[in-house]
Amino acid sequence: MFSKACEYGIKAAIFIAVNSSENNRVSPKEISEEIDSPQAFTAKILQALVRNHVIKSVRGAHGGFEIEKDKIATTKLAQIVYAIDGDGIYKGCGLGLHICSEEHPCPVHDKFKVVREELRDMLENTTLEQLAIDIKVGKSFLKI
Amino acid sequence: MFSKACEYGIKAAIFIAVNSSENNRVSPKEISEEIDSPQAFTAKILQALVRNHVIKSVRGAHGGFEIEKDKIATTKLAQIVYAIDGDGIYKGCGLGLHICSEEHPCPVHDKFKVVREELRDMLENTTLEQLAIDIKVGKSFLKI
DNA sequence: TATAAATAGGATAAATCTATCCGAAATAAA
DNA sequence: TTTATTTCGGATAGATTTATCCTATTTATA
Repeated sequence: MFSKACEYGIKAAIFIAVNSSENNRVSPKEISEEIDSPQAFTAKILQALVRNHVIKSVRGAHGGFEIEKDKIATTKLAQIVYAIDGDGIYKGCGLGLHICSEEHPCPVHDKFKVVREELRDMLENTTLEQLAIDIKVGKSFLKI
Repeated sequence: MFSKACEYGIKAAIFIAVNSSENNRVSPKEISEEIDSPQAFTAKILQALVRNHVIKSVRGAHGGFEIEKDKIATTKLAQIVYAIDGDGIYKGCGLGLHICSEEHPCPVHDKFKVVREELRDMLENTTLEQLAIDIKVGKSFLKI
C-alpha cells in the first residue's frame, strides 16, 4: 500500500511527536533504532519531512528533530504520506488509465472509489497526536 | 495500490473475458494493444494467470488465450490479484511491522483494518463478468 | 512430414526503489 | 576561535520491478 519510505516516515513522525510532547529532541540514530529502520535511509526521509514542514530540524550540537507542540494535534497522516509518496494514492486510476473519470471510467472506477475515499478519509482525519498518545500509553507499537 | 503487473493482469483478464464470451481467442499482441501495455511483459503476466488457472492458453496455430465461459461469472478480481501480487494487500501490516495484531498493533492497525476490509470485500465480490459487461456496452474502458 | 503460427521460458537490460557512505555546512560550547 | 556534535546533500551500490529479446516447444494444417 505505502512505500517503505512512507512507512518509515510515518513511524518516525510518530516517534518524534511522542518525544516533542516531552520536550525531547531526537536524532536519526535514536529514531531508526526505535522504529527499526535503516539509519541513513531514514535520515533522507526525515529531510523530506523537513522540506515539507512536517517536522523541524535543528542543526549542530544538541540539535535533532522535533515537532512544534501545537503542530502535533493539527498534523494529519495525509501530510506525511503526501510529502513522501505524493498524492498518487488518492488521485490516479486504480488500473493506471491516464484518463479515468465519471465520463471515461476504468472498469473498477466506481468500486475503487469507495475504497479510496475510505483511505483518504482515514489519512485526512487521523492526527499525529492520536497516534502518539497510543504509543505513549503502550496501546500500540512502532516495531517488531 | 496495485503493481503495474497486476494492473495489466486485471485489464488483460477483462479483455479475454469479453472475447471469450463471444467465442474468440486472443493473442498477447491483441491484448497488449487493447489494454495499452508492453507486449512481452504482458505475456509473462498471462503465463502467471495460466499457472494459477485464471485463464487458459492454447498453444500452436490458432492458439491464444481464453476463459471458459462458465468461469467468467465465477472468477473474482481477488483471484487475479492474488495470482500476481500475492496476498500482501490484505495481510501484512500497513506500517511493515513483522507482528501486527490486536494484542500487538501498529499505530494505524484499527484504522487501516477498515480500509483493507473494504478493499478485500470489493476484490472478493467483483466478478470478471460484471466488469466485462460494462466494457461490452461501452460503459467503461480499458485504455487511455 | 514439413511448415507456419502460437505460447513458454530463459537471459538480459532498463528503471525505480531501497540503502549506504562520506564529506560539507551549521551550531553550541569549551 | 577551535572543537565536538549534528543535520544536509551528493555519489554510489544493491534489490526489486518493469520491460525486451531470442529461442524452444507445441499444434493445426497443407
